[in-house]
Amino acid sequence: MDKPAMSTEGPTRPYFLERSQVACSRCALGSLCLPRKLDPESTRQFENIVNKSRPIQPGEHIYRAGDKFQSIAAVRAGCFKSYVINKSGEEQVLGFYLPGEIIGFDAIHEKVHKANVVALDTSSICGLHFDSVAEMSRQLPRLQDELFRIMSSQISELEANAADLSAEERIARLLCSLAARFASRGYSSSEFNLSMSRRDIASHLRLATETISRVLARFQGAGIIKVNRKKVNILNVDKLKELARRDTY
Amino acid sequence: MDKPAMSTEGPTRPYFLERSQVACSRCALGSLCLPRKLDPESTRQFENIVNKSRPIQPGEHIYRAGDKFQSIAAVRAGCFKSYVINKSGEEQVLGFYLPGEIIGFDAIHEKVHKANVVALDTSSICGLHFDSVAEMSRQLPRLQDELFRIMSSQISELEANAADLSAEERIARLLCSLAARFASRGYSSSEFNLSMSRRDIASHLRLATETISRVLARFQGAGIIKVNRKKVNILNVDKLKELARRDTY
DNA sequence: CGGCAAATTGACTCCACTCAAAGGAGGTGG
DNA sequence: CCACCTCCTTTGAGTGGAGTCAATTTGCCG
Repeated sequence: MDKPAMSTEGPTRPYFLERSQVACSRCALGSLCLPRKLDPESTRQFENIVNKSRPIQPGEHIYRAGDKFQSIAAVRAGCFKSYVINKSGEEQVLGFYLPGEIIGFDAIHEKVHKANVVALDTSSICGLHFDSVAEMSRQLPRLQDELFRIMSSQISELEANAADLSAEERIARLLCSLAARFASRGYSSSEFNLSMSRRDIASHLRLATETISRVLARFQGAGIIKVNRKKVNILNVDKLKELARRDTY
Repeated sequence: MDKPAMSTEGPTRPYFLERSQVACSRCALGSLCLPRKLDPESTRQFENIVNKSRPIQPGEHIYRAGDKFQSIAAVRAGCFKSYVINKSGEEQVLGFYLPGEIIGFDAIHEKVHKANVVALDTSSICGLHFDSVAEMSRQLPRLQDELFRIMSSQISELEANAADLSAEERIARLLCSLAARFASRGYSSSEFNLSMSRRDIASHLRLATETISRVLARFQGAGIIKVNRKKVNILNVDKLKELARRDTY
């Protein structure tokens, strides 16, 4: 596979600011994030349990495997990856997280983080003490629904990724997934930046770094995308979707 | 990969009996199933929303991809597999479910089942109307905890299965997983039956059927297991765990 | 400018897949 | 009760897609 990787170490500064005036109601992610279904009054209530972080630098970790689990995190800006280190010392990337997505649901059951989570860009998060969220969700059915909904979609997504796909299919899928996620966040779905390295992509998709390069080159040769380093242009979405499709019925 | 597979079709009989006297409190799965953390009074309350099924025959489906989602199912006895059909018409097995395990969490978010779920042995289930469970869990914090816990562990498990493993590692892992799950159900962890076919195992592990045969033969040759058709004996657990291990830290 | 990591490209290898065939095991009907 | 059929499993032989190894190019940052 590949050798270990970057990991800005060193003593950690606290991430969270003094209880500042978060305002989910005025957050650009309103329609994507956890409180999206809440009415204004419930949203105000919800804001009381949200901890806004300072900016987090690329390479800075917000969770380490083994850390005690207390909070889930909503990405407010930037991009994160989660990963574990396997017995050969290699990094295995589990997933990427964009603004509005929630990190940490895999840690609830053992009350311990199993994965490391690191910023890939300058980012920020909202920390949510899980017990408080759970408790509040007992009073706010729509919040509870949302929690179940998000966890369910993570399960469903992970199941879909378990499929046995070729390198081209997997890469096409990732590009489609990112395009769709950027689109729903109001960004261009046809031109975007890959915050993650080729190695990260490779590890996430269970491929070799070289294979990512080669397949992206092949896609470019076929006129499906244009790629230059981190910048990706999708020239032929239909073709890309075609390559990524796995109809199930 | 492999050609499609068995699938007892035909008109479906209803699965659930007239509201019968379920008694979670006296169920052998008490300590494994959803209500395991509830006190006696709450358990009684919980029993009111449980629908016990008639026996379900091997090959009989309890969910079909596309079905409207209303209920999750707790396996009471037997064994199930969930699967989808991909664009090549091949079956992709997503998972196996043993008694006490809960099926259907991947369907909450879209309110539609994405996977087919079929009995591999003569089995039975308890149907749980999801909205009722969710509502009740707002009154019973321990039930809500349990729901979050189970979903979280499914996420965590799926993430672990995303790792890039060799055929031997994957098969060793599955055997270890089954052994552990049988053990926690009070069965022997060193001798058990594989309810699923080699093809099912292959599909689940993203391997060819022949590879399953070959690796099992290799494990047997190495004195790690003894396998005869569906019957598996684990002779050297430590070696098997060694093969399966993926330390993460 | 120099040093280094990321990305790309090429040559070769190998693990798991495919194709093919032969044994079981279980079920059905005469 | 046996013949027959079908599906599952096993085993062998050969192939191929992605990995490995290695060298080069590119971009970035001090």
